[in-house]
Amino acid sequence: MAKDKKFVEAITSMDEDFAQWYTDIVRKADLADYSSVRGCMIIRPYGYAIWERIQGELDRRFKETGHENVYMPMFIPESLLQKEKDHVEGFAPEVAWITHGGSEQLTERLCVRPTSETLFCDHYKNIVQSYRDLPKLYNQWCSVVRWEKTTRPFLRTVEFLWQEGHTVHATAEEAEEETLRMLNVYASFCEEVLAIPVVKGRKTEKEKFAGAKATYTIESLMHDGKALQSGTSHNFGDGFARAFGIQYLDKDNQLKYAHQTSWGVTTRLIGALIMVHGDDSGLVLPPRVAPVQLVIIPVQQHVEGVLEKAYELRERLSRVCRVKVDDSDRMPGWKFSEHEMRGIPLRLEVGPKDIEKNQVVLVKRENREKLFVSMEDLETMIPRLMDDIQKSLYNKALKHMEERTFTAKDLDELERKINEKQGFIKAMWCGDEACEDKVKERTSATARCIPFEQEITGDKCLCCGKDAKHMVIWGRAY
RNA sequence: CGAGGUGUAGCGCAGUUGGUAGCGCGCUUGGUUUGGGACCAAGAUGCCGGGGGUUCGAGUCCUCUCACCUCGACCA
Repeated sequence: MAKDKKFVEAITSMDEDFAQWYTDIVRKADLADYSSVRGCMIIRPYGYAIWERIQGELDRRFKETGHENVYMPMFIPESLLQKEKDHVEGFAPEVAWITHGGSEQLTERLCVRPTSETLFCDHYKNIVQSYRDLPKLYNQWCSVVRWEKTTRPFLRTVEFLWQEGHTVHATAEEAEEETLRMLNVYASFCEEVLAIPVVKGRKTEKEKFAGAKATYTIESLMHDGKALQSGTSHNFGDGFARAFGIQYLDKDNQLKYAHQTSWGVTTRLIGALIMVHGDDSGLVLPPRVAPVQLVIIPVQQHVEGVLEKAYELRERLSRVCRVKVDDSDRMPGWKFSEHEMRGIPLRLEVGPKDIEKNQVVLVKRENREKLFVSMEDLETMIPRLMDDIQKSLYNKALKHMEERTFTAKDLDELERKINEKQGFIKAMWCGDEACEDKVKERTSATARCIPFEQEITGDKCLCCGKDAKHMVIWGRAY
């Protein structure tokens, strides 16, 4: 990480205390603040701007793959929530209940949605009659509530923002295709926009979503070697359709159950951005997700012509990037630190000396590399630099993930390696949940996923020694 | 839900044996400054988390309570 001398002591070093480092960034980069509601945070303008970037990029990809946005109620009648047995069992412990409307007790309790499968199903039941009605490809942007006991800004809060896609299809094949298509949308979004490499795979039975036939996941690795589930896509088969009676008349005049999927990502992705790219000076944002890509810092801004030049550059460069001028009356050094904490990819310094030489100073956030660039070259230079930074951040993260991916042939080795250095551990598994439990008990690592790209590292289960069925990535997770 | 910790100015903290509240940062005003968190001067800011007690007197002692943080068990 940044060996450069630390200019400001506002953020705890990540080697000293990773959790504190994380919290410091959340607050110093103005992403979020604590609220007066337990476990709920206030997403501040800068944090919300990042979410809007994420929303914009994802929403475009959803539309490109044929999805439409809708909005469902925030409340679910208790009877509706209970229709699918596994689903309600999975969520019951963490739902918030509304018992009163005004001063009157409700005849039926309402739950504040922890997820909206049941609402979508209830609606699909009404609008799906014929194979001609299928598929239905809906998505909604909303917040959901899960009464979590332990919370952390962005990573786990009682209320959080997300999108949930819910689709209905005629056949099992189409549903499976959709499930994987959306997982791939998430994966390419994470890699291309957030510059976060991911491992794609399937969740084990134990880890899959309550009520799903199969859950697919993208897992990413944080700087401290802990895993973060960054997005999931579920294939429900016809389980919900049977519970809710979603049937359609097919071409062959047979009444058939529909097949469904759901998929979601949350504001947790902002936590991932912090923990994958951040350093001891603060947040580091990949240009494609940064609300501000270039900040112009006038130096000696009281000198005639300096501010004017800064505004002129803003005008010119706003055509090639998202740009801001910091013309507050802070010291330049203060501004440097401030915008580094906020992770702005590129800084442009312009002062009397530069104007005289018809140049500016560009400084890359990721490594503080300094470039002296002629005024004329900025329009061509800046977009190129953005691309370079984007790639460089991805490559750094990928290298880190590779360096922190180990293999283990048995439980002892897994335990030893994970205690030595946290990361992804590849190990063979027989498929038995008892072995999965034992791994967790011994090492507190869980099965992150069964990667699509299976790399056979042995033929025996790491735990029981019986014949192995899958290679699993294990890790301690957020 | 278990274990630990913290609540005093916007933030971080100090506050002795119980005697009526202080420091740093930030904030305001004026001036000098400006290429890595400038300096000087003058200011403003407190239901000491909340309730109840002990006491002539409580930030301080007792008691109850609430909130938040961190780490574990459960989860995106």
